[in-house]
Amino acid sequence: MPSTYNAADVEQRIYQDWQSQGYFNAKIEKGVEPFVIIMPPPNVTGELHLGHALQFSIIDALVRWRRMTGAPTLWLPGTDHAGIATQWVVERQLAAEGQSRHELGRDQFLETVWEHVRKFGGVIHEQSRRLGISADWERHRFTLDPGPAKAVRTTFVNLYQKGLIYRHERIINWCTRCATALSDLEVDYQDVDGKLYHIRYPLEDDPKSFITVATTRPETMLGDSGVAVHPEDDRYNRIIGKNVVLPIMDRPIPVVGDEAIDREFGTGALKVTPAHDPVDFEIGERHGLEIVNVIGLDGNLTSAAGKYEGVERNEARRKVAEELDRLGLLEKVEDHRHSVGHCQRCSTVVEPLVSLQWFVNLGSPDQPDSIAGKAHAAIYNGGIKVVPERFRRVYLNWLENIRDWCISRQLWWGHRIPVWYCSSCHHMTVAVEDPDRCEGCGAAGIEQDSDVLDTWFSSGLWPHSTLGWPEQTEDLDYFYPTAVLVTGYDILFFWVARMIMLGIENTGQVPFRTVFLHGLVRDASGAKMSKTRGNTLDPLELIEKYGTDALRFALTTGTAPGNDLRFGENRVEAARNFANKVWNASRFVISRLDVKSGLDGWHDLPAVEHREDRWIVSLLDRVTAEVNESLRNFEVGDAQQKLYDFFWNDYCDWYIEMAKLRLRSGEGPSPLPTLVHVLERSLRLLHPFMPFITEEVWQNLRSKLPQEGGVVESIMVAEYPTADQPRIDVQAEEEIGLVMQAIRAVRNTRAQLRIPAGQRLEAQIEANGMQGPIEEEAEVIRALSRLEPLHIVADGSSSKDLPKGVTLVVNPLVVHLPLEGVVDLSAEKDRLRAELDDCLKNMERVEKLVSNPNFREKAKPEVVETEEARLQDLKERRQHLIEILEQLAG
RNA sequence: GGGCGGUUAGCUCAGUGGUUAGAGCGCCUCGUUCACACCGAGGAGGUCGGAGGUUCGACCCCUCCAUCGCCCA
Repeated sequence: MPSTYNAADVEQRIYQDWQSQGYFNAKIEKGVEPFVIIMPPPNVTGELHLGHALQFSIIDALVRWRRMTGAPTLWLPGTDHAGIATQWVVERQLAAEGQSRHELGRDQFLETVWEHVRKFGGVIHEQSRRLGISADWERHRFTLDPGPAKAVRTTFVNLYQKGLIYRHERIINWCTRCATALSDLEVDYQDVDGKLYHIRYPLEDDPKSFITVATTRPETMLGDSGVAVHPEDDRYNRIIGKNVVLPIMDRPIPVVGDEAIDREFGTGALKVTPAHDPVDFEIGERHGLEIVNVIGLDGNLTSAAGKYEGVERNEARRKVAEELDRLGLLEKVEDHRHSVGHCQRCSTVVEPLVSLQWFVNLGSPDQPDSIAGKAHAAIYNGGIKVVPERFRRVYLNWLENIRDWCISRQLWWGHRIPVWYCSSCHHMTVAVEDPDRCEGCGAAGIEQDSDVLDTWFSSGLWPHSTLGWPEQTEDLDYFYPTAVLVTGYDILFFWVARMIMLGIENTGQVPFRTVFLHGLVRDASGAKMSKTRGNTLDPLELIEKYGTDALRFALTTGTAPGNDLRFGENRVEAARNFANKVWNASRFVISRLDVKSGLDGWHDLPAVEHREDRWIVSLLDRVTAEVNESLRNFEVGDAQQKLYDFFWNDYCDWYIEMAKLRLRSGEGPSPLPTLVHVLERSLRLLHPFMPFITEEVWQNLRSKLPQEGGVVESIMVAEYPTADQPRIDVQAEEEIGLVMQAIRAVRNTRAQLRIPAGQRLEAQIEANGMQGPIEEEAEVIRALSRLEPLHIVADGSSSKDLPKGVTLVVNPLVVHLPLEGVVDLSAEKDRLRAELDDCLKNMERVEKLVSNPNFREKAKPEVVETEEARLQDLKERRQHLIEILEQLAG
């Protein structure tokens, strides 16, 4: 084994081996509860970024862990056709060639997209494999595969037949650049600096008087069909019911009273443009106002805008304001910062406009039988658990304000809406299979709706459509509902909520038992990573440089669930160093195994005798129990942190160092079985987080060991360690803890006094009741703190005549280092007095606590016990310090 | 405007009622004896955003305030 772990040498080979052994493929074991995770499908034209890497690392850790516990485990991977994103990529390419999709025509364009997808569609999962993820590639699904496509149509038809899908003219968010409707969620609101225009509308029966309205969008006034004021607003309520004359258009429009009007905002009078503002649309509906579409789908004004027909909407704003000014009707213009909707995809300002779209009636949470009602109840009643819990309320709150879902998109790439319009009888044929004639009149002249469905409509079916629904497949029967959904909190509404709604709708069951929401990966300064910002890190480059295990460990260690992660390369470096530590500790242990004898019992360690062995096994079982507990709670980062600490600080820094002495001397029971036992278990514990290095080392290690504990050919399918009956040895922990403290104290003194590492010091330890353990561990103390000769005495009675020097209190031990001449004795006295002061201060505090009757009565007994023990320790300590000071004085 | 989250060591973050609050990175000192310099040993560094309150006991629970961020309107 080389002295440095080289990830590139092993990863690809091991991954291929796993895959060819079929370890990733889930097998149905009737009667055994499976563990199932459906992969959030990345975009088909996407490339792997750190967000995927984080998510896949978390999922793979959970999946590998459960697989090792013996559960039939399925991680089903998939890919999303990603309507707008994919279409846009191809359109941009066409644009570069001077073409547009309209020139190509629908069929030709779709063929171009498919070509693109065939060429680049597999890239992201080639990249995903580099992460070492154990997904069941044979079950991979694409949203446009025949199965999922059929699920989409079936769902649409069912909902339509139930009357829950309808087509209606409504105000929606329109992106003029993408030329499609957007759902409420696809709009980003950003504050922008704008103007507030105050415009005078003359009264019809008194043209010299007017009412002044305030608006940020003067161009929409061309489509006004009313003015609204608050019914209790004394300034205006006398003119409610009268008409004003709309300037420029010279059209009379009514003044209405509506309680939704904010009297404080602007002038308190609102011009109402039902066609181009969602609030106005609702006001218009309440008062029966006309809908005048003045802005078209292309962003230019329509013929309804009179002489402004054909003018671009921003241009129109300037021109209308100018004209109003000329007419003396523009009272004033003030600066105004306000929130404006932008297309999430392309940042174009969204145009609210009225158009004919398809919607799903979700109902409301108050209606227990509605889609929203059931989705609400699933979380509210705990049928689905949310981790971390705070997102539960976010979800419920969102559902409580839900509106019907606009599902039609004016795109070509996606699931085309399965509705056919008849040119003769105008009947709509809604069917799963393409019809060839009208269902109503039988005419052949039918044409399919040109729109496609919102991508989230198909991904909302993902947990069941990937398993075969609407067919009652074996997979669906066995693996559904799935166990956990792991995804980013940013798509809680987009995706998670939709899966819950449609999952329950289609199957009558929740799609998953638990939702685990992780945070977002940010750059080192906390900014969102994005290509346009240029602050991204490429996971593949990081893998090349540091190895997959290091990247995975870096992404998921020491972060709490649901929290964002600031990520810099130094994190990966630290993780790489840990991998190297694992490598080298293993290298050391393996290098001692050449004899291959004396290893019997390494797997279960039926009889651990030596104190050091009992100590490390005790800590191993503690960490094993904690790691299992953390994983059960989805605290992946926490589990890793604990393993890191145990392996590096306990096993490497102390146990291996202690074991070296016995290995060298050959005295006492051999530490080899324990050394091997702890290493082998640690590898298994670490495997879900660092799959490659643990496999590589484990194979190497197992080949040098007698066969014990069953024969498995990969760590992937070995049993995950548990500690149901932990071999806790409190006494060994205390005794070794004391030895470690003593060693640290001596090392500290040596460093302070600048005593060269090579120089041995004479020392005497007063055992004060710990004589047995100290004598048995004398070699360790001697070697690790470089003491020679080391005298061990029972108590302080023989210490009176020792040469003066440094005395360390490691209660109950007292360590004398006769360093007269090396150490400044008055400084030593100062040090001891300071220590005594500190001790007295502490004693005072603890004494007060322990003597407080309230404390004794109300605190848990074990806490009282701990405090009393502490007090006892402090008292002994004080006693030692006083004696030492007396001796120094004398 | 409503809701959620953060505020802990120089930096990035763990820590959901019980010692004198921890880690990684960074910093300082020392060290290449045969697992590892991607290392070892030692060290410095925090009145846990502020103010009240609950409690025998608060970084942790409650209230208010400040500040930063996110989501929704």
